[in-house]
Parts: sequence; structure tokens; C-alpha cells
Amino acid sequence: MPQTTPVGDHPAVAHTKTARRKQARPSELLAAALDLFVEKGYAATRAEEVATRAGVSKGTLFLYFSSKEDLFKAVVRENISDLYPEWSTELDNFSGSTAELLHYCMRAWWSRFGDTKASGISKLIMSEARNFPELAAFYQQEVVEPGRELIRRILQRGIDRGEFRPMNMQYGVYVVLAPMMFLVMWKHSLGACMPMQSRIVPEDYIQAQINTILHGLSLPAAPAAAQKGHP
Amino acid sequence: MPQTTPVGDHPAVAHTKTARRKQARPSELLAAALDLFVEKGYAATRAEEVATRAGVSKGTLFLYFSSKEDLFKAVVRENISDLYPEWSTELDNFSGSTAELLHYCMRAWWSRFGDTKASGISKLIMSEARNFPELAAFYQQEVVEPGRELIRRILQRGIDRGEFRPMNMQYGVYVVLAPMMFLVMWKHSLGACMPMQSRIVPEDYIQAQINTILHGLSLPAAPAAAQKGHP
Amino acid sequence: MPQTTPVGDHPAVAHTKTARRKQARPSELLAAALDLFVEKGYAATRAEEVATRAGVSKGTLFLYFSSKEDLFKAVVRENISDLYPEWSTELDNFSGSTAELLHYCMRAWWSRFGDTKASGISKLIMSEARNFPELAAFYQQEVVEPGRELIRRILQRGIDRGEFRPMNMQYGVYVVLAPMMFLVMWKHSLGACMPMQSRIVPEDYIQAQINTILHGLSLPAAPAAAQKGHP
Amino acid sequence: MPQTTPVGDHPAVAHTKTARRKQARPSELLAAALDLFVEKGYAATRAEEVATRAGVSKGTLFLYFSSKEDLFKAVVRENISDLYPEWSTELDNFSGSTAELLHYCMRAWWSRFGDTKASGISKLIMSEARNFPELAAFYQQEVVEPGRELIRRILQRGIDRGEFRPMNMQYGVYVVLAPMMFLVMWKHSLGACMPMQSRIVPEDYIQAQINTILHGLSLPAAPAAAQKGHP
DNA sequence: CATGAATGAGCTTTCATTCAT
DNA sequence: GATGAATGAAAGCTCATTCAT
Repeated sequence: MPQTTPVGDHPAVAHTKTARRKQARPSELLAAALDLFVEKGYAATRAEEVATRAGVSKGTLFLYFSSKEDLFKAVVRENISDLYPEWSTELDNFSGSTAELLHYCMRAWWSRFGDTKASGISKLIMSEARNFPELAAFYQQEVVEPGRELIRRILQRGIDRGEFRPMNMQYGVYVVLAPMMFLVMWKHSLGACMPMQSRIVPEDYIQAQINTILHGLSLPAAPAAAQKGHP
Repeated sequence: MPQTTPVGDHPAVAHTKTARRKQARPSELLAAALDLFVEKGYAATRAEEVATRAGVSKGTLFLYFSSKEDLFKAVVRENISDLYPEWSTELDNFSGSTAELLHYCMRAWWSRFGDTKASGISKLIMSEARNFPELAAFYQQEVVEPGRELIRRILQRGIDRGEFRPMNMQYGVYVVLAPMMFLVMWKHSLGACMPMQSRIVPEDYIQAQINTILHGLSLPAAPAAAQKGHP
Repeated sequence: MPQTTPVGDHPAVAHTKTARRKQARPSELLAAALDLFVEKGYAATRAEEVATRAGVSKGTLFLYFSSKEDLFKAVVRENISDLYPEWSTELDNFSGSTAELLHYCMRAWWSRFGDTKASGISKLIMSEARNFPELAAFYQQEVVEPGRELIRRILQRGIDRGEFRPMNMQYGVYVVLAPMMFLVMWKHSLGACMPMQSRIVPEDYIQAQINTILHGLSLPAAPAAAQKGHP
Repeated sequence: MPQTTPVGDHPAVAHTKTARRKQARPSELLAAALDLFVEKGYAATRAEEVATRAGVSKGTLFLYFSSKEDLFKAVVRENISDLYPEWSTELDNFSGSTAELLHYCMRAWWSRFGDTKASGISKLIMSEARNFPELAAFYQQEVVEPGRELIRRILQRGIDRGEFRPMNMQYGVYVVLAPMMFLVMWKHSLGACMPMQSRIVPEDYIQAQINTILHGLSLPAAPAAAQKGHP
């Protein structure tokens, strides 16, 4: 391959104005849709408003997404599902203790997802799952199951390495999942209504949760004295 | 205990059947609305269905509540019952270990609240907080804050009695609160859409959470091994 | 029953203005719908226009008919299906020859149906059956089958009384049906485009058809001479 | 027979492939449009589907036809082929009885026209006549009138040869025309929606019609019995 | 007070048509 | 010429809200 072809940041770089616009459309629409879905919920978001915010007409939206549901699914894939491969790789490559891994993951999860508009989608699903069972099923399959699988792998790693006690995985997963999901729900609902001074600082919240998840709240029982005697 | 109760706990007692019905109307409407809002959410609940379920006509609903929004607010306000005095007394009188107290409270909370229509209100508020910030603030003040105070008392009891390690109370509270709220949210959203066999069994979920909250997931560190008779 | 109750032309005469309107609505809507369906076809008739022509708003139409399809079915029932019981009775009570009966029926069919706006519905169905299979099935069941049954009864009467030759009923029915349906189709399509002098005069058309149906176009063959030698 | 044909039967012959394609475009479009209009009717045919089936883009369609209506008219005009000269010759050369001629013509008409895509055009025109009166008039003049003339000639032949009884020609023609047109309409509408077992078998249908057209449904009157050897 | 008939703005989706490239 | 991205007017249907009775 002589004369190195210039590196296009997209396959087949768009040369004309319309072509460039055409390439940009889907992500412009997805961005607008994410904003509005998070802001107003699924049912209350009007297709036309998404289009308008993306700077196109109502009809154009349906040129790229065959229905509102399809648009929503694309938003989920773009903003959530796509994060999983990276997580999976990191899990495989992590070399520290599982306690460290868990800590790392929870903080990374917050910065890459929870602290992001994307987390509004999770809140949306929890809010509207009942009314849109198809969306719920899709989310369950596309997001929840893979997410639980990742957590399961972390816990299994801990058990396999003799770091964690054996446990019922089904519920062990929720020990990690529940506090994280609560944080997201809280942020997108009541969290916004709390007086400033009592707001949750996510990093501190996560720290507290992980401490507990690892060691519990209890003080070591009687034999703890033995520990104190060690160097 | 006859006669002791004052003739009417409401001003203007209802003497005739029709008069009593008139008085009952709003609460019949509120009851129907509660059911439907919890079942379908705010947007998906139709005014006419509320009226029908309450046994009145659509027009009558708007005689008592000026709008759907007004009805919703009334439902929420009406149903944020004050369970706290009872909890508070029980806390004071409990004589077992704090671990036992915590366990007891979490299971009681589930049976008295989580497993009840009332938990639907919490889900509703989390879902609609963005659209009804005053309601969220109201709920925050009337329910969340007192609830956090109760948990704080439990934790403090544990610390004071040397059962729990010292901790930052602000976040310690969420260690207990988050898993419980997650359970409620899950039950009213994705949980309702999952295949039966993968559903959460609340009792098992709570058991797993409390185990972790008390002891963490980690195995006792190296010296602990010594306790078990190792060299 | 003393004091004869005045004979209301509707059950439960409407006393108030709104009640009277409410009673009239369905038939006003059906009349408007019949007009428009016949004039423009099924697909091209807009629900709102039906409502407007009936003097109500779009929403009101859907108060009485749950969908456009439902409206159409009601139009069919009101204008076509409802005619069958009368036909059936007349068939049973007719006392003349079957040739006379057939003649009578064809002319009556024209005056009661073919010459009426209702016949436009038959044309509509033939035009749009392909695109609305549900409507086609409904019409087939509600109109075509009962209609074929009536014709079958006439022909069977003729055979049973020794007036008609035995025949394959399945196709015998079309001998009567086809010319009548053609007349209706023609009237609602090309018939309107013919120069005046060559327009079909339905009565003459029917006369010619019935002559043929009864006796054919052929002159009696050779033995006809025998006939000529009678009286 | 090389060279004999003039170099091009169209002005401006297409010499290159692209030029030839350009010339072919309109007819490719017309062919695709014919298929779709026949299959789905005017309203239900989408411009884009026509273009796609013709292998061009939506925009190109509108380059050749200024509107869907324009396209429709072109399709109809293009496909009203003139089969009459052939029929006319056959009529002149037929040597059998007129009953045989009629039978032959009806069956030939079915195989050459009714059973062909061309009959879809007739159905289309009957269906859309109201919306396109000029087309209807055009069809009336180009197809219907000549067709009626042919039938008239057959009937007249029968009368002239003493085979058919004298009749009013104007309506006699419809005796032949109506059943055939009905068959075509039926095939393209309700016939397509019926369960297989109750479908019309065209050959049987035609047989039954011709029997009736020639001899009627009635049994020969009383004297006819004498012929059969009865007392 | 209570009713329920009536309204009409609003929603998602379709598709003939235009026009910059 | 040819393309296909973009448009926007409809269409069927819903439902909170009004108001004459």
C-alpha cells in the first residue's frame, strides 16, 4: 500500500455537503433523542421535537429510524450496550485484587455511565417499563443481562481467588447492582430536590458502599482481638 | 370505647346517605386514582378510567379536582402515610443485638411497606419527580428525611453498643436504604416484566443484602485463618 | 295498559335537546359516511370529513364508532344487510311462478338497492377489496353469502316446481348475480361517462337479462315447428 | 430480413447503451407501474415502489412523469391495446354455428384477455373512473364501444342466420358483456379474498353462462314434453 | 350537584413531491 | 440527466377538559 491513503475519521469520507449531513444525521438525531428521552421520558417525548432539536423535519427522523421505538433502541445501543465490550476487556486484563477491581469498576461505572446523560435512560426504563413491555424486554436483554453477567464475573473471580466467600450468585449480583442503580435513580429524581448540604456526593457514596460490600458494617467479633495482636 | 370519640372527626358530619356519599366521593376517587396511578403511571392513567372505577362520571371527577395534575398531587399527598411513630417505638423497645434489629426492620419494612400498595407511591414519586418537583420536595421532607433518621438511629445504636464500626452516617444510611429502595423500584418496573423463574424473591434478596451489610463479601483476612486452627 | 302511551318512533323518546341529538348522531354519521364512501371510496374518505358533514367534530365520530373500519361495517349493515330479512319473507310468501318471482326480485332489487346510494358500497368493495381484506371478508360474509343464498333459494324453487332445469347451483347463482352486479358497477363507473343516448336504462336492461336468463337467446331448434303447429 | 427495416422506428435511435437505457426508462417505469397499479390499485401504489421496481430512483420517476396522476394516465393509455383487428378477422372467417362462435369467443376472450394482466387495466378503470373521468371516457371510446360492436356483430349473425331470436341489440350486447366483465371484476377483487374451494373456476363459469345465454334456465314449456315421447 | 356528549389539540407515521448536488 | 435527502401536509385515533342540561 504505497501512497498512504489519508486516514478518514469515517469510512468513505463525505465530500459533498449533503453527504456530510447525511452521515451526521443519525448521531445528531440520537443526541437529540437522548436529551429529550432523559429530560421528559419516553411517552412524553414527541418525535417532532426530537427532529426539531436535531435541526430536521419530522419526516426526516423516520428516514433514519423506522419508529419511535426503533429510535429509542438505537439510543440504548449507542449509549449503553456499546460500553460493554470495553468493560469485558478490562475485566479480563485486570491484575490487582478483586477488591481493587470492584472498587475500580464502581468508580469507573460512575464516571463513564452514571455521571452521564446515558444514566437517564436507566431511570426512564425503571419509570416506564410497565407501560412499554417491549422496551423493557429489550433493555432487560440488551443491558440488564449483560450487566449482571459482568458483575457475576467479578464476584466469581473473587471466589475463585479465595478473596470472597462463596455465595448465591443470583443475589450476590444485586449486592453490587442495587446501590449503583439506586444512585442513578436518586440522581434523576429526588436527588435533584434535596437541599444542597444533604446531597449525595457520588464518590463518597460509592466509597461507603464498597467498604460495606467488602467488609460489612460489623466490627470483627471477639477473635478480632487476635488481629490486634498481630504486627 | 363508645362515646369517647368525638361525634365527628371531620367538621360537618354526613347525616344522610347522599350527604355521606358526597363526602365519600373524593376519597373514592382518590382510591381509584391511587390504584391506577400505581398500576399504570401518571401519563398512562386516563381520567375517565379513574372516574369509572370510582363509580362516577368523567365530569364529576373534574368537579372535585380541577385537573389530572391536581388529582395526582392529591393522591400522593393523601397516601404518604406516617408509619414513623410505630417504627420509632419499636426501635426504642428492641432489646436484641443491632444486627438482629436491622434484620428485623428490613423484613418488617418489606411486609409493611414494600409488599404493599404504598410502595407504589414511592415508585410513582421517583418516576415523576422531574415533572412534579413540589411533590418530590414534599415527599423528601415528609418521608425520606424521617426515614433516614430512623436508619441513622439504628446505625448509631450499633456503634454506641460497639457492634458496628464507626462510619460516616450520611452515607451509612444509604447502605441500608439503597438496597431496599432498589427492591421496590425493581418490583414495580422491570421485575414485573421478567420471566417468573428469574424474579427476585424478596426474602432471599433481603437475606443476601443483610449478610453483606453486616459482614461484607470478603473472607476474613489471613490472620482469621489462624483462628480456624491453622499454624 | 290503559292511557295508551304515545307511540314514539324511537324507543325512549328524547326529551332534552342533547338527548335528541345523541339519538340522531349515529344515523347522521352513517348517512354522511355513506355519502362519502360512495363518493370517494374507502381509503380516500377521511374520518374528519365524515364528522364535519354530519355536523360534529372529529372526536365525536369516534364516540360512536370505534374506528373507520367499524364505521364502514355499520354503513354496510344499515344499508345492505338489513334488507335481507324482508327479501327472505317475500320469497317465502310469493305465490306466482318462479319466472315471475325472479322478474319481480330483479326489479325490486334495482329499486330498493341498485338505484340507491347503497349500491355504491358494492362498487366500493369491488374496487378496494384487495387493499382491505378484512372489509372484503366482512362483506363476503355479511352480504355476498346471504345474497347468494337468496338466489339459490329462488333457483331451487324453480327446480323443485319443475319450472327450471336442474343445474349446478354454484354457477347458476352467478347467472343471476353477475348481470345485476355488472349493472351496479357500470352505473358507478363508466356508466357516468357514456353519451346520453347510449346510457343503460336499468328497467330495459333488466328486462333483457331476465328474458335471456329464462329463455336464452336461441330460437327453439327444429322441433320448434311442432310448437308452431299447436292450437 | 436484414436491413429492410428502417434504421429506427423511433426518431433519434439509441446508439449507445446509456442512450438506449434512457429511452427505455419510461417504458420500464410504465411496466413497473402497470404491475403495481393492477396489484394494489391507484391509491395504494407508492411512487417509490414503482421507481424501485423499475430500477431507478424516486426522483427519476418525477423526471418523466410530472405526478402520480400523470403516471397513472400514461399507464392506462399505454396498455389499452387494440386487440380488435384480430377478433374482427376471426369473426368474419368463422364458419360454424353462431352458438359455437359465441362459445368460442367467450373462451378465447378469457384466455387472451381476462386471464391476463390486461384485464387488470379494466378493473382499474372501473375502480377509478370516478376519479379520472377523462380516462374513463377514453376507455369507453377506445375499448368499450369497439367491444360492443363486436358482440353486436355476433348477435346479428345469429339473427341473420335464423339461429337467434330478434332482440333489442342495445341490451342484447350486455347479455354477453355483463357476465364477462363481472368475471374480471370478481377475479380482481372479492375473488382474490375467497377461500380456495369456493373460488370461481372460470371455465365452468363461462360454460354455465353460455348455456343460459343460449337456452335460458327454463325447461321447455309443456309441448316440449311431447317431443320427448311423453303422452 | 352530577352527568356524559362534545370538543379539538396532539400524537405517530406515511408519502408525493422538490431540489441541491 | 439522475439522485436521494429532505420536506410537510395529511391521516387515524386519543383523551383531558368543558358545559348545557
